[in-house]
Amino acid sequence: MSFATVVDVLSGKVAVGDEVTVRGWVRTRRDSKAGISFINVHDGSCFDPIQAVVPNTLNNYDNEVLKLTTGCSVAITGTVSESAGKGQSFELQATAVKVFGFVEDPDTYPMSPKPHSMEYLREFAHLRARTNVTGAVMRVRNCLAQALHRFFHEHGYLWVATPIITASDAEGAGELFRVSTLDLMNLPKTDQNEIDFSKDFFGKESYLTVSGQLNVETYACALSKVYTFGPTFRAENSNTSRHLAEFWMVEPEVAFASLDDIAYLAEDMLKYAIRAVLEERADDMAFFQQRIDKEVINRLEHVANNKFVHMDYTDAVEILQNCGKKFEYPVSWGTDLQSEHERYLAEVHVGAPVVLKNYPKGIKAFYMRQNDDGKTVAAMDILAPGIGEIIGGSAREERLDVFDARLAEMGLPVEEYSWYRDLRRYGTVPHAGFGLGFERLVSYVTGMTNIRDVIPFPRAPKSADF
RNA sequence: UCCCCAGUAGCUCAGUUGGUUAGAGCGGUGGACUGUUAAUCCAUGUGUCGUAGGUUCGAAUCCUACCUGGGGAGCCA
Repeated sequence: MSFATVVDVLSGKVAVGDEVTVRGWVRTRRDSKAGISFINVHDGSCFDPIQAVVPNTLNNYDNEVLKLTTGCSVAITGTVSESAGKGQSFELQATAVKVFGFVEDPDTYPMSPKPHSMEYLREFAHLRARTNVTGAVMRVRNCLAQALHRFFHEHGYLWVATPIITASDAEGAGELFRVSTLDLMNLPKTDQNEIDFSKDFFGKESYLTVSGQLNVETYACALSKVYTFGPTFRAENSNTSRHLAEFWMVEPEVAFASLDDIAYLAEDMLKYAIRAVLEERADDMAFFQQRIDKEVINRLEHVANNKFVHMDYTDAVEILQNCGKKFEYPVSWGTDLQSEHERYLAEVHVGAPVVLKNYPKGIKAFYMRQNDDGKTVAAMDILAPGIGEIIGGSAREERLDVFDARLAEMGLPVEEYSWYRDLRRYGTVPHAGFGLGFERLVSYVTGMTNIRDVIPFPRAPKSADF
């Protein structure tokens, strides 16, 4: 007797007639007066549960098998057979059922086999993993993460672990979470009656990172092709379906690369990851297509098989101004595009992800490379229909004189950027990179509309349970 | 943080000219039937009506504040 996963049996990896033991959790039980019970067991290895056919001749049939309810954990031993019923290719003719744990009171078990709202499931983040929707999301999420690592590995990129804790508040990408071991009830003070951070753990103020970019640039300017893939923290009071306080970000950074180089890199990367999901997680995607978003597979296939549309910010402004649609906010060159504008471009004008490039420098970050026109910077956003900005990137300003002038122009303290400036002082090279919001990608690929449902334990304002 | 909406049984929801004992479906439980598939049929229990105040003879229903959730906006990935 050997152990097998549900996917091993359903995919035909185990020969008909072989005896195996499958372990997992009961999804449903149906009893037949023909003297058998049907028990569907899932173990996370694939979307479908396996059906075990349990005869009433088992010695624990009456006192245990008939008491199995949704959520009970079991090991079922049986011979693999081709199914006599519809709905599955193979099933298990049970010869033994071992119960690891019953659900102590089925009436209070929050996960019934009937549909629940996503809001309700979120209140049970520890148990929603057993639902088919969360299981499917997590398998697709894993598939995407593995595919992204594989993509970079195959293209000669090194995965660099940038720090989670940073003492630099100069990253300029939003509100920071403070990291401190000081006693909040008894803060050490300086002579000026200010908090004495020299007494803190790191001897200075420190925070959770809002981006690994600045750090990973140092490794790009040495190892040429690198990327980060890790958690990122933003203390913004953002209450939307596409923001998290703790999320994962993929940030490739490429020496000697131009803006167009990384725009095509982003396109290749997204197509690679999407194809991986379509090939490897067809079972889960069929579920999303059926229950979550009727268009999701068509949309992904379209993205995987068509070139991304590239568009200059300046041209986008012109398109929006001449499209005849009335927007709540007017479009004018030099201001950031509103959500309604981005949505129009991605959803109506293009109908697919669109790469917007070369934004006015006034609305972009200090490190972005100035274009020769003196008005724009080499920045790009990739906007996905339904999600909005999924990727933001840029060529980095590698010319020290231009960089310093930009810092001065924005009133930023040059001393805060000493190590970053060193990259420009010692053997500077043109380089570029972007950040992909990983959960936004998972949302887009699965069709799940709320980002809190594509991460195991979402952290958001007023929400850090589990 | 701003605007709009919602909060009633374990779940999904119905329930306003303010008026007795607040309803349905599903789930659970008991039974019938069945190689069943989110099975079907019969029976059955369930409520601080989000919280705290207020108006009123009387509030799930009207008013105020707060909490939580949803949609949208801003910030961004």
